[in-house]
Amino acid sequence: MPISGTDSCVSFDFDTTCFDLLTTEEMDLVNSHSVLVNYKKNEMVCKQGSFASHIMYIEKGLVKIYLEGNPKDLILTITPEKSLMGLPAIYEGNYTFLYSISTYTDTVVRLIDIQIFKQLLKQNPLFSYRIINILNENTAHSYSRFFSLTQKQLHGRLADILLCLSRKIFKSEAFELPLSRSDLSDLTSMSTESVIRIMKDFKDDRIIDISNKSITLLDIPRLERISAKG
Amino acid sequence: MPISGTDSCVSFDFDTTCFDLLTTEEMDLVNSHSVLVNYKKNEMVCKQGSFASHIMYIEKGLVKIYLEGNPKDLILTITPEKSLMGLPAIYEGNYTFLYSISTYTDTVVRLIDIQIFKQLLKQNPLFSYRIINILNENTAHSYSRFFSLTQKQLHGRLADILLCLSRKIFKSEAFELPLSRSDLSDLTSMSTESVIRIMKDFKDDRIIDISNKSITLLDIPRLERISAKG
DNA sequence: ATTTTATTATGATATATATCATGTTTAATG
DNA sequence: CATTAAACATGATATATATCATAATAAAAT
Repeated sequence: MPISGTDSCVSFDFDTTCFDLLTTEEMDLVNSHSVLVNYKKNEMVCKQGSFASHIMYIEKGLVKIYLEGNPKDLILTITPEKSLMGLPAIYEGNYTFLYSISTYTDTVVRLIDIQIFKQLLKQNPLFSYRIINILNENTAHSYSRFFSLTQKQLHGRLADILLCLSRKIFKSEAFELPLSRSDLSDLTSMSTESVIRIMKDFKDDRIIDISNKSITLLDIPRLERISAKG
Repeated sequence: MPISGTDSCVSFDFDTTCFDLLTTEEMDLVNSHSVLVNYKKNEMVCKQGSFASHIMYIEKGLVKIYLEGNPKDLILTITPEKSLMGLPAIYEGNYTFLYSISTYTDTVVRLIDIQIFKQLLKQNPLFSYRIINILNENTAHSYSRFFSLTQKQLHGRLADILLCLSRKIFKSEAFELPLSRSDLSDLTSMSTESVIRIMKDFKDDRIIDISNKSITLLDIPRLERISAKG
């Protein structure tokens, strides 16, 4: 799949520090127009199609951002802390969330009034410019996943996801996976049974090791080849 | 496929008038740092992975924006005139085009120096805000296509594309299609043969009429049902 | 602890869709 | 205008992947 330098990944590198570009007064404005909310594991943070009154910033935790479908959802990204979510709701003429978000672990989210956020964008061009950067990073990520899910077959898609979880979310070759096989299937657009079967294939081939919820990537170059081959 | 209010569409409504937000001096700056280039039919306007020295604005014509794959490309959008392209290249740390663009008809493109464009973003927050709107509209569009291609099967995907071409690009139930069946296959992520077969199915069922390159949508409600059913 | 429920697992079967082969029509080219 | 190439068309076959059925675990709840 020779698409120059794109390996599909569920999350991104970009250090979402945009608030450092605000003045003290602007930061005060954010603080006075935002609330911190604690979500438990498996709670919904926002619902696709509902009114978007706020932008969300994950202070702590892990969530999935997904499109609701019947019978299956499509997970767009797994998002760790220090990330902004709900930015696409900033669109004049559409005040609703494009996607749903729910938590994998206990999560702390800062909800920022969308009107204040818009005001900051309109008055602080450097802040605005940073947000454009973040949006573009998300777009790049989204396109590469789009490509992965539509052009690669099962093994390639699962390899992509495993590599990404390891690199971007858990930053280690071994990690405890809070996602179920069903989540992995929503992430790779395949059936849950296929996820299970391919995980077993990878295990039998000594590419990964699985015991319960622990996953270890044993042969990353091989996973990369599977990803590249499709 | 009950995804609230999303029918996948290849192009967008948003009237890409962002230049009206520039001052006379800023507009002069754009004019003095941009060039008009004429492209013939089937010419490449930009190449995925190459250095992005400019933002593109289609003054006239019709193009496809696509990710290159082997053996098949993935067309992200069909884009008509008065549209900005190449915005995702505005990302610090990545100065390359995310996608390739090529023309379907003779096309006039304004190439705007990306440094100037960035400068305008950094100095004119309303301009910047408008660009954020455009990016978000693109994202919404991209997600709904993402959903269509990963969750629906062939008939639903093709119905989506036909409805969109009619509504957004040609703004008529009857139109001359400059895209080949192979383009439709890159747009729907299916084989060319499948496109041909399903077009025939639709024709046999009196849902559409085809003669050579002319397409007429005869039964739009039925197409919508096919789209919704997946 | 014991029942209930969700998750993981695995084999058998069905099916959507791609691939291959081959022919026909349309468009491009010398 | 003839020739070549490209696009369209259609049937036969292959295959990737989903679906269904049925267990075995593991987790949650009473």
